Amino acid sequence: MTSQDGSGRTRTVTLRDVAQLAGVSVATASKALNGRADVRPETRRRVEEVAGRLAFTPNTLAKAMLAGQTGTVGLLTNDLVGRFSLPILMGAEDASGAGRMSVFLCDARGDAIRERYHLRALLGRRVDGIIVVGSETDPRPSLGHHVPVPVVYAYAPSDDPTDASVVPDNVRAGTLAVEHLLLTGHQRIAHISGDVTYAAAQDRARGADAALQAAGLQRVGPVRFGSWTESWGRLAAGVVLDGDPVDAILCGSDQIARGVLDTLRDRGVDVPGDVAVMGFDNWEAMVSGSRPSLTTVDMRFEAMGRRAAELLFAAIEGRPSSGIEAIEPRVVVRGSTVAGA
Amino acid sequence: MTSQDGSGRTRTVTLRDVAQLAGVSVATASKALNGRADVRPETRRRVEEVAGRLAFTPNTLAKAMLAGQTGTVGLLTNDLVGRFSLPILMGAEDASGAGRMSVFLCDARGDAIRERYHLRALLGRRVDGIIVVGSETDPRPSLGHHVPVPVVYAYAPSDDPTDASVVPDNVRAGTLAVEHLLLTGHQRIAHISGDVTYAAAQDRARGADAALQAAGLQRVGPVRFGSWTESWGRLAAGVVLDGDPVDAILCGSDQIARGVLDTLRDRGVDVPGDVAVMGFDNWEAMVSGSRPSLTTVDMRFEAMGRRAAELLFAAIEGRPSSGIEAIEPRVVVRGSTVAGA
DNA sequence: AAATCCTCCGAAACCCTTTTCGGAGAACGT
DNA sequence: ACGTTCTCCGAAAAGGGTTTCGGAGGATTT
Repeated sequence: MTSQDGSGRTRTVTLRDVAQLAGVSVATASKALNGRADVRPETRRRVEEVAGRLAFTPNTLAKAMLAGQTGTVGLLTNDLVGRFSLPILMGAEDASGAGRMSVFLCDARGDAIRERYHLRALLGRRVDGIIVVGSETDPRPSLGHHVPVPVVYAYAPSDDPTDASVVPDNVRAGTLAVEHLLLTGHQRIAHISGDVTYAAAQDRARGADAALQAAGLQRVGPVRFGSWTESWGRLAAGVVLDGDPVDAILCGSDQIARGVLDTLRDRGVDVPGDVAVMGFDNWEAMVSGSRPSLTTVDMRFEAMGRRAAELLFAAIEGRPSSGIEAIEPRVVVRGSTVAGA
Repeated sequence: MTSQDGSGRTRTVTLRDVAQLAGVSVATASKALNGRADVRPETRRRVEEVAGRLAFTPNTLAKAMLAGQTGTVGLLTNDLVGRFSLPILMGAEDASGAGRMSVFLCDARGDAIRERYHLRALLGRRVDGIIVVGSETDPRPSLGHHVPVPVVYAYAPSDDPTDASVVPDNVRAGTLAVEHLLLTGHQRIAHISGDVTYAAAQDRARGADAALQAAGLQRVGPVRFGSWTESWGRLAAGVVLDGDPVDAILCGSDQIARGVLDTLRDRGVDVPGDVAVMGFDNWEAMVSGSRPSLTTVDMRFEAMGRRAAELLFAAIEGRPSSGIEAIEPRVVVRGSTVAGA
């Protein structure tokens, strides 16, 4: 990749260096290394040998300028700390890695100014496409249609329906949760959720109620909105236990469920014997450490990231899509709904 | 950024387009937009107007080819799921964002083959430097000195002492933890830790023992190594309580501490009245949800990432460094060591 | 021996921007 | 009226690779 010159400084090895040392022109060297025809086998071997010896690494930038494609995508996230962005990012990186794509990561921290700044930087670097990751499931403002490359929104959908978005299906998740509770023999179900202003909280509750209704049942008590914390779970669980009897508590998140489990334990309520408990998110650190381990609904963030990347690549190749695509969640059964699981 | 041509396809706007429309040469257009002298104010305004109207975004790649600097750095991580990489990444992105740097993110998933592949991709894209983030604090193999750009290792140091590494100071963290426990009036301290094969576990224990010795005290019982899980914390806490009396339990991680708190609660032991508890990592979800909230040692990962980026930028500018630099941790006091805190 | 074909290689253009250098024209001094 | 000094602008090269096209030379055919 580099070689020493007289001054002791290192300089990058270019195709010209390889060609010169192999005694051929740059054109021939290029053809030899790229496996094109019209090169005598013996010449090709010599060029390859020299390239290997100098550790020649072709300058992708130069190639990109010719091709008009850089083989890079931008990942514009708004919540690097959250546990949503990361799996999405992994999925995207995953799908990208397969075909020689590299990922530019930018964190706008929820600031529109910073987002615009990063957008300009990405466009200046001529990314082939952009994935925008939101921090909530509520719709977010579109980047607009003046962006010269395809854009796919993940987690938070764009407010422009002609954009392509990939989101978790929170309604379906609520339905799946209740269906699992019904299947495991629970009928008197209470619901403790998080911040009432979050679309995720509303959607999950809607899906849950729909499933109850379909079974001819009704939720026990109101949906108890609060915050996405353990302490809210502990508090609200006390309220629920003091009300009408229940045999299951559906919780808006794994964190809330942890708190609920704590209170049930304090009160000597057996889980899942007396009351079953479910969460959402399948947050490893939360579900595996609890007593008992927590049944939950996995929103499949990595699958979401992968899907977003797939849609982006398709759009880059001229097959754009639009509208909101929801990822099917899945129930992960553990000990808080099925004894011994 | 793009304009329509007859066929309906969009094409990227180049400086040539701007120049043509403004009725000047590309050279003049470049000078006008970059604020160079030798351009009549009126001409400059005209060029700027056209550039704005066409949403011209200069091609950073072309600029980079001239300058020999791309303004990009590679972030080669091995643990995207872990909670170490992410804050480090944020810190690095933070420090980078200040100066117009962009970050290439690659996840090698701990696989040497994938790491080499990503390294080639980064070098092909002519990054100005690379930060390598490990998943454990144990030393990792150096990328070697044939890499033509500066490299800084974060979290996991390089096994080559001439490389530059930034790591958490686990020994110091152990010392700080014990000093805090001593200061808050605890003298009979047991230690429950994680996987015995981790350098982090060993270092923290060493630092803790050193602080005890300095105070003329001794640890109560052996260091109880196990795994970095809540369940191990619950189990080991029982063992500790059944042994010699203690007034504090130092835990190798916040997760272990959560488990310990559970067992203490089950047994009716008051925290921090009867026994104080401390963890390591300051993992938000763990420390804030527990009862009581958990005093812990923050390893300051974001600061580590920032520092790594600073060292990298210094090296890029010709001021390289070498050796291992440790980040000073800090104690975060909460209710598990000081009542009501 | 001349014409034809095939094989292999090199010159040059291209991508987009920056920078240097020189030139055209105007304003100025004498 | 002529030389000198500015001011402003454009031509050209550079950066590293790919691709097209044409040319040189050898082998084959007539």
